[in-house]
Amino acid sequence: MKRPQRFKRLLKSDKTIETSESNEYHKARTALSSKSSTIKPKTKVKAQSQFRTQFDSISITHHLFLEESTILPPDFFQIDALDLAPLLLGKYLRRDDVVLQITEVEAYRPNDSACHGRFGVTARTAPVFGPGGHAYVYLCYGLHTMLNVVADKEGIGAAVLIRSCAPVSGLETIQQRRGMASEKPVLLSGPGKIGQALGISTEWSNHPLFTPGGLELLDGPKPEKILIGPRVGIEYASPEHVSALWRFAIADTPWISAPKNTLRPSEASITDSEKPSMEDKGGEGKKGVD
DNA sequence: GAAAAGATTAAA
DNA sequence: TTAATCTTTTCC
Repeated sequence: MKRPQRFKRLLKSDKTIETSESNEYHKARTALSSKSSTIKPKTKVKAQSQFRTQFDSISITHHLFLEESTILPPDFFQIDALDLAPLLLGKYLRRDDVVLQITEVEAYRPNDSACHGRFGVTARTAPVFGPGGHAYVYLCYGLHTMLNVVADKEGIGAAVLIRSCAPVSGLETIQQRRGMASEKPVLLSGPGKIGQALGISTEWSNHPLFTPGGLELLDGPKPEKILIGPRVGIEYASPEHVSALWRFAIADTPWISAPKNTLRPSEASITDSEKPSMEDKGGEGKKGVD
């Protein structure tokens, strides 16, 4: 079969990435082994081949979307964060040679006791109250840069936290920024890891995601099934917001952060939340079941 | 001006 | 289970 020229080029570059990845991987592995011998080379090689298999199986889909390089327009973001959050699943984040596919998100909204906007407009949270489509980046625990996508119209404090992604391209750069040679979900599952992999700092806060250059948000395939559950790490919030099911994830991917046991298929979860008669008053899954 | 807390991560 | 690490926000 004949493929368009652009598609050929992409395949070629993909192959180049994989080849150089193999070399770089060997170098990285050698360097890492000299520093610490905690991980056995045998394990690494196995993991590498697993990733390559997965990468190949999904690359066609990625190429079809990335070939068009469709940057999502500003209008796409001018909606409630609760509606925007699941729409971001499957979309791509791109910076330079690094492309990540969004696999897990959380919605933060107006009148939400867990939202950074709860204290009003401040120097840090000003972007949250701006028009949708910009980044909101903040430092967490003095260590981690967290990437959010600002939602809704100007004046409304709402955003969507990017919690996890799957690698699409630029694996070497991702591994270098993360400081690890892994290609398993530990590489990108967790909000702090996304900021690190994209190499962004708080200076990127308020950066527009709908203009070419810098950090971009591109259209991507809509996931077939999604999971929903309560948000992570917000125990300080009011009970209604702690239990709100505003966390969303792609159902059939390993690229999801912990805890995973609080996520349920969306249909079942919605049904449960609408049935107070069931014993879910205290918030199920709060304590680790696994 | 001081103090507490945090949308977390990696290692023990 | 716990240390790391520093900005933001609040309180006196």
